[in-house]
Amino acid sequence: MTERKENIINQALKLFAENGYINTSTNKIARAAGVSEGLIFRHFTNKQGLLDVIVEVGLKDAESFVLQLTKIQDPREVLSVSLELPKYLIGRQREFWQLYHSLKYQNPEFARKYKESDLISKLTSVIDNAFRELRYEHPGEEAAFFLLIIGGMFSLLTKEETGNEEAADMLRFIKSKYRL
Amino acid sequence: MTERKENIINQALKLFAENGYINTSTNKIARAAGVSEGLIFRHFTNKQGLLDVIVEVGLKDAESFVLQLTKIQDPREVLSVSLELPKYLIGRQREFWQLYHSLKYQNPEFARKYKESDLISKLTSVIDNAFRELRYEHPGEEAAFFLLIIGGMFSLLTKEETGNEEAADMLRFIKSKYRL
DNA sequence: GTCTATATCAGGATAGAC
DNA sequence: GTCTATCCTGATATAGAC
Repeated sequence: MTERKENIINQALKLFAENGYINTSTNKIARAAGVSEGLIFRHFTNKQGLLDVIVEVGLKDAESFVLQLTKIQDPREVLSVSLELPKYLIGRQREFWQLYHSLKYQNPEFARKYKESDLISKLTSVIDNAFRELRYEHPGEEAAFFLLIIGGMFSLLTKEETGNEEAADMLRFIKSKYRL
Repeated sequence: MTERKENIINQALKLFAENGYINTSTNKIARAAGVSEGLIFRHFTNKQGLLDVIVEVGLKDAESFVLQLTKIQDPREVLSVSLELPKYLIGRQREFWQLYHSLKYQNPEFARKYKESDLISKLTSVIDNAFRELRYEHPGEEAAFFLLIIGGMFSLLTKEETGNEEAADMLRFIKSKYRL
């Protein structure tokens, strides 16, 4: 991967996240990356191709996190770490996750295209297992509820501003609720 | 409000929700509404003006729901009805709420413009009060958490497909968790 | 209130040279 | 791999007639 190519990806991600995918012209991207517009098309075929690369790279992070999760033995620890997922991911790539969620809301096809569901179902089963080991009465439902909470944490954190502190408080509160 | 004007609003809402605001041209709207393109601009000045009207109308529904909420005495009932808010609103205007959330994610300014925060803070205080009356130890944090849950229900319901049934199960589960 | 026609403009994409 | 120049399309918005 040449430096210029990488530059295009980084600048595009930044602009897509700030202003939205559609609102960001290839022209703007080229200027931000200090590169000619044509080069974008050489490397990525079209604007969509550029987005595809960005998303694939970004999702790898989440995949590796979930993979780590499967290696944890203690069920309490599994739940506790799961709750940290939004904070962890957004801490590393806030821009990407903002972009990701906005696109997902906009276009239902989107999540399917990048096989997000595989990731979710793996995460769900790990959490389900944890509740099962902890002898919760309705582990399946608990897991679904837990995922809803994780999703909520994501929203909280994505909404910058006061979101960060608010989320930290929330995290503490949830952990105490579950005795983690 | 003339019939044609109303038609423009309805068709625009439908198309905006389906394909996104930016992806929907005034041309498409005009054709869908069986109306000339110029008429849109006569009535709404520009495309943004059309969106403004749609959002203002749509939000009134949520406002009136929250207003009803303030009139309920029994705190358990307050919580229970609050949880129904997503289902109620989306049941009445699924398209609108899909549009609303996608725009909100896309553009942080968006929610501010239409004073969504007023609505949220009113809802929060009602819920906070309920937990206070129920003698919960940390009513403020409980209320914030409860709002996170409500937000999660919204996401669940917005994602059509199997979302509906899943959400019904979730609702039942949450209510039993809170003994409502 | 409504339509038709059209001006204007910007974005995505391509061609060809280096 | 990279740049410059350029084409083409489609979208917003306006003007003027009815």
